[in-house]
Amino acid sequence: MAVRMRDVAQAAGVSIAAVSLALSGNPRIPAETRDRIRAVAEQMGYRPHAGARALRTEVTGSLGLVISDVANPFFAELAGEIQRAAAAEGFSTVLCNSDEDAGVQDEYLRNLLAGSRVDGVILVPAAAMTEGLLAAGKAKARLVFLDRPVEVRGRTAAARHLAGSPVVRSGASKALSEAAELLTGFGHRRVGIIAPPMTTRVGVERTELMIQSLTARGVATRDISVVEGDFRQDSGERAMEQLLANKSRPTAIFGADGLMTIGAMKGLRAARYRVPADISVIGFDDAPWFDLFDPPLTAVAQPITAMATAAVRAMVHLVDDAAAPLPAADATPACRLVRRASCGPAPA
Amino acid sequence: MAVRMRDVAQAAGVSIAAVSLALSGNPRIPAETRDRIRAVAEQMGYRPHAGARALRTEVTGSLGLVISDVANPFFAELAGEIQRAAAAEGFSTVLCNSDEDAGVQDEYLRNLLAGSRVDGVILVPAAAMTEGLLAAGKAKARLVFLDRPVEVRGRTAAARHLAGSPVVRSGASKALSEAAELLTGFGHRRVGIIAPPMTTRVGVERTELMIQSLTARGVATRDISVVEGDFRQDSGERAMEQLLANKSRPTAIFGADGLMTIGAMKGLRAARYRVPADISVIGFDDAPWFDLFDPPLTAVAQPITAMATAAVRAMVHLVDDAAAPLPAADATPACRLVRRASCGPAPA
DNA sequence: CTGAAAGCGCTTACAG
DNA sequence: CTGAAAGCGCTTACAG
Repeated sequence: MAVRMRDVAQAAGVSIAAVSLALSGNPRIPAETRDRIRAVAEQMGYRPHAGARALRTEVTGSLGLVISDVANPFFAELAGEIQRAAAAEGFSTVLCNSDEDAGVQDEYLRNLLAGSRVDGVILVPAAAMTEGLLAAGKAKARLVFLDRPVEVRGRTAAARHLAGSPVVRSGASKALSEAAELLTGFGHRRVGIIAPPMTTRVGVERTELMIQSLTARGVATRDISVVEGDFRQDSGERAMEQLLANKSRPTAIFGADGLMTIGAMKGLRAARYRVPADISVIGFDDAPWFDLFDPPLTAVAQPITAMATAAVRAMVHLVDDAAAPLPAADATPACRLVRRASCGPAPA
Repeated sequence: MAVRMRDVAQAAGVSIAAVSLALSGNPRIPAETRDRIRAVAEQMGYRPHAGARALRTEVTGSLGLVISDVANPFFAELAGEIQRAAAAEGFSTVLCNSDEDAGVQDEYLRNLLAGSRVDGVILVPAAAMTEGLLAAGKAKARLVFLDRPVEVRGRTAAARHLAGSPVVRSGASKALSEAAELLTGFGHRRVGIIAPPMTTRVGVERTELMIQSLTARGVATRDISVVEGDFRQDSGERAMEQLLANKSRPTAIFGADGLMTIGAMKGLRAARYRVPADISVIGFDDAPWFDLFDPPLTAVAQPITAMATAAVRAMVHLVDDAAAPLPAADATPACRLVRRASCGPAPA
């Protein structure tokens, strides 16, 4: 059906081995012959059979991308940039949605890695640690953790491998300081935080960073209410209802994730609160259409392109230097605060 | 490194062939032995080497998904649903962003198909016809066209193969009639259409359907202005500027694509028009956050889950019945109009 | 009924 | 310097 190496060899009047060597640029083949063979291959639309090559070389030229949900705009943009960066490096991208389910994640990991479908996996972990991750660590699989680190315990070989795997995520501390500054500058003293699951490090870290930034500016710890969501829009709306039902209602909200912040805005609208007159809102994860919200939403933007590039680069590095010791390839490009109209003076 | 069939065979005390047969459920292996072998395989975390299997069976268990840009919310949702549906059928999904570039699309097609990386490609074509598509047609590649049909000319075998490939897209005619009814009911008589590229059939069809729906309700053809965009947000904003500069400015806008409608809203805001007091807007492609826009955006929602399911089902059908004649597996689930607040009475 | 053997399309060590 | 041959991990037709 498709053109195979033997077809090219026949058409060029050389052996199969000569075609292989010519295409890989082996100096054994004289430049003139090499160029002639390459021209024939190109003209015939030849592409090496990916499976055959993988079988022989143990390299697939594919990478797995396991994210929670590509319909989440943050991950959609990230996935797009990763696919582009991977293609630029000659890698195909196998996409998987874990739906924040550790079991689903582990099933994908096993299918991708144990099945030799990919050379490595860029993973947004659905939980701090899972059996599948330990298995991948034991098999010394190439892993790059994206957006969220994992929690490695113990000193087994598997644990050490996971601990040595690169982590790429955004650095939020400066942007969150600015956010806290913005809120306290407007006189807010009671703040609600809609937090990602505390089983994820982003959940813990974003929450703690925001609490620190606020208390450093004189907000009392007891005036900070934290409600945990599950990254989904609905959970943001429910968290908002809960915060509004507090005896001492917050005057400002930090939504520590994109979709949950959208849910929170819906909750505010449903309860007929005005933003920012009654309550100020700062979200996490920016989108081009936040400009069009009522009011335009102030949000912390993650450096998506930089994250994608760093993750792909880290993976390519792992693939190229399979034998070399793992490098400390962590990358943490900084977030920035995008100021719009959803923050204003605290009500009297 | 990873567990191979021979390891399972050794652990279970049987031949490699027995393992293969047991895992595929061949009745030659007694049920008891089969279950024992399967248990050993499961326990060892065995997954067949995808490349080796592909080499032997000519089936990869992967499908390619070539879309224009996964960061576009419509395609992001579609990609997510396709990945999920594919996984449920046992297929991996290889994601590619063509960026609406026919050359990039063709390169991906060739890489995926000629390289035997996938069993078939679900494709949102970047152009009405391309060399790569013809090559894929000539090779009798399994193709499912998504969102946009292609224009097949001639009666060559390649052309016939492409013409016989399933097309899955949404049916907009009823929803666009409702949209036209909504606008004319509000007294609008001058309508601007921000259209996708006329090189794509969606561009031509959505535009023509809307024009027909409007003229059928008494709007004069000369009062309908069409400005062509390129699916990108910026082009929507520029199109909006152009429409506002018209001598006879439209009082209602139909944005025939998601991102372009967002651009149009930005253009209106920049020019300080009020929606819907000065101009009404209907968009295409719905998103959960349109509720939060100022004003909440009325839009035509595509049946994304139904489209994804139909596309994957069509592909699975092509894979299963490789030898059978191509079925007429086209699917056209209907769009629906989601009414919000961006449409109102035409200004006097 | 079972096991050994061939062969899918590549790459590369090896013999000539 | 060149070509034939081995072998990656599977599946399945075939011999015993």
